[in-house]
Amino acid sequence: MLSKTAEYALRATIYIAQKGTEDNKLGIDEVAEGIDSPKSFTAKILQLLTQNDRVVSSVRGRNGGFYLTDRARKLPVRAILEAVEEEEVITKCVLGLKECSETRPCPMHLQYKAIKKQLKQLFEKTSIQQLVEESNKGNLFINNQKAPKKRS
Amino acid sequence: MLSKTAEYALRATIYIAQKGTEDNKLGIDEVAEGIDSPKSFTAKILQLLTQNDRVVSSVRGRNGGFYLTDRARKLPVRAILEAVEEEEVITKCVLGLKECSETRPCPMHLQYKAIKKQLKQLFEKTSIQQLVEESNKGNLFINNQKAPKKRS
DNA sequence: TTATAAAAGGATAAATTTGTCCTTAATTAT
DNA sequence: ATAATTAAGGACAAATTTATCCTTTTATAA
Repeated sequence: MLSKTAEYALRATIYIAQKGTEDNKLGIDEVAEGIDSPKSFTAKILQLLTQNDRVVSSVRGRNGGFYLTDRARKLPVRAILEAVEEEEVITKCVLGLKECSETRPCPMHLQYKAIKKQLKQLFEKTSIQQLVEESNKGNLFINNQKAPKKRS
Repeated sequence: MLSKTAEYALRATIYIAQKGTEDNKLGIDEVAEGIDSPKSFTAKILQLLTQNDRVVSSVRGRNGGFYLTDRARKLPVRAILEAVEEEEVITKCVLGLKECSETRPCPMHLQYKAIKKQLKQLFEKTSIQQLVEESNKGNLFINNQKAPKKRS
């Protein structure tokens, strides 16, 4: 469905939104641990998300790290996918045809259309903040460990 | 969404189902042309589909080629995905978590659940035959060319 | 003002997916 | 039988994605 890049981008952003604020920034080590992802690769992906503070904000140096502004928290999940250029899922033809469209549909176009629409809505109508809120009230997980990893 | 492998598998199977019968088998050249796919790679993928006549049937030698039996035509689209081991889309977590489940949901689990269910239904309730029928009545396409390619 | 801590960035490597080519095996027309 | 035709299969190559490592830049604490 999504590439590893997109998966890590989503997980990292949600994690940072959950635990990070402007005066409690998260380091890349904590983020990668928190979401069970390869550290350096995640750092690379965060670079995409932090360009022009697009989705994630960051500062270097001591006490630096990653966090989300209030503006960013209101962004739709789609903004994360945009940042990593992974919007294909909600734009492409299921069969991979370049020319597939309403006027030139593939054999699955009609059936798939409805699903694509819902996917689109999921990504556009859901804000990062909403996911964080849900995580806060429910008992939701964003990594593969049963219990939070111990700090060493 | 789907890998190239899965896309070609779907296109090829639908194309063969449309144009091929036991006594009018299609050669790999025609299939690849018909669906705009790389020939050798498509041949490889068809090998997966023809194992034990799983989805596509084939015979070698003169007048050989690919076709679908009546039994195969009744198979759900999912059978094609199974043959190329591409069922992840309808089983995996959107965020790529190994442990994501009803009892241990990720932050998008609830919203995504409904979509996954529909995708699953699309692949399970739609038979290859149905897609062929639709293609026959409507003006549907399975390649990128406006008009069918000329035979040389 | 210097040392330290952090992200940014570049180069490279590993793994996977996608794609090609050539040989082999099977079928059938001649 | 033999030659021609076709899919099957194996080895390899190219491209892309995923991942790592090292250096540079930036910020701040001491």
